[in-house]
Amino acid sequence: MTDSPAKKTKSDRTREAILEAARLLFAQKGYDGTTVRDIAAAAAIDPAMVIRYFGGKDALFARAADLDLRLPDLTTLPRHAVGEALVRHFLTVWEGDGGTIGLPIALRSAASNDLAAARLREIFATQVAPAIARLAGPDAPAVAGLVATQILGLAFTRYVLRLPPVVALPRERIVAEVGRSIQAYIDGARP
Amino acid sequence: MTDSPAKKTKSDRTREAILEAARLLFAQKGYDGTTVRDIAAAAAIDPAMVIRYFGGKDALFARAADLDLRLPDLTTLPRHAVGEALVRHFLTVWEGDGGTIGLPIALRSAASNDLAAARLREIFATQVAPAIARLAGPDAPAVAGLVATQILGLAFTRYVLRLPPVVALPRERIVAEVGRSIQAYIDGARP
DNA sequence: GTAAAATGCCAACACGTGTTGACAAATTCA
DNA sequence: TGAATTTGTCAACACGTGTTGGCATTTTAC
Repeated sequence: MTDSPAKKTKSDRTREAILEAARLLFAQKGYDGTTVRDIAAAAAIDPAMVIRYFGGKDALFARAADLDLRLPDLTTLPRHAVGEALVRHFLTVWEGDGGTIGLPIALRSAASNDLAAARLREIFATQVAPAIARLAGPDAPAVAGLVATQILGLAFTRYVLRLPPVVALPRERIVAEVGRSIQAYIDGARP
Repeated sequence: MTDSPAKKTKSDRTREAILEAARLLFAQKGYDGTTVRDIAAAAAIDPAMVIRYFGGKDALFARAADLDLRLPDLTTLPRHAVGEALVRHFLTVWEGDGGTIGLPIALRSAASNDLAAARLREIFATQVAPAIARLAGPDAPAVAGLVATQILGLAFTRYVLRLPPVVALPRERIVAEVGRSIQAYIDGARP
């Protein structure tokens, strides 16, 4: 049913509409702040359809927040450029409207919803930690944690809290300065 | 009524009990996740009392989240030690159970509640930004923003998201590594 | 001791939530 | 065309929310 990209039945179209509306609203208002009725209204259909197509709000969120950070293979880069590359990558993913807007979704919701928090931890464990592990040696978990500290902090202040001076920061400056911090965390593991 | 510390009328005692329970629950569950009934139960009184004593949930939150970061005067420290001092200060404030548990409250709530977000931005503007401004010159807002990026990210991953490797990080290592990053942000403004 | 004020509990309200079932409209298939 | 299946709408349920007013109980003051 889901793996026939050529045929677009009517139901698939509204299913996509629901998912898209859900992603947008979850990202804007968080899990608890988003109601099924809001999603239905944004998708221009009945609230009942949201439940019928996805089984419930929880299941819909799980589907909407099933995000892929698309982390590049860090070992192919020159070691001294990993920090900046990481920051540049995340800024691109977050700011690209076409791609996945997933991280802000999870970030916003994780603060007050245990399900979302668990999902974010899982994303970190399965995507960020392994990528760092390849170049940080035995101390990788701590390094990955420090990196997460800075990356999530940037995402939070810029996209969730929308702290004015952070929003105003030009992209290249963020890449340079935050990149240097992350580089320091990574280098610290292999002095 | 409020400025007679000697006399502790019965009502003042329960008023304090409500406020204390509210602070704890807001910090644990966020604004939206905390119900008036929960607070009342924790304070061992009736939900109606919460409204009667504080006028409503919003007003109670405003009172509970009225936090003071107690930032030290950064100009009295040797310039190269400001980064570590800042991190050490925040860790002490956050981990000290006796003091204000305010920042995690605001952090958790700010993600999904506009009122809490505005309050956090205000705290940043009135407390963090001026402290940085004294030693960062004309570029102070950007520097303060970068610092906030790292500090709030640390608070978020360690106390809200509870990312295991960050929770496991020993205090002194956080002071050293995160302190170095913050120091770099501050030094970057005055090369 | 008695009147008055405070402190507190109970039941209920109006509302918004996720979710469900019955029924109409549209689409598909023969 | 006619029957069957899908797609959608409507109304309603059961529940949890913040909030309110009325009444019992305790404390205070004379």
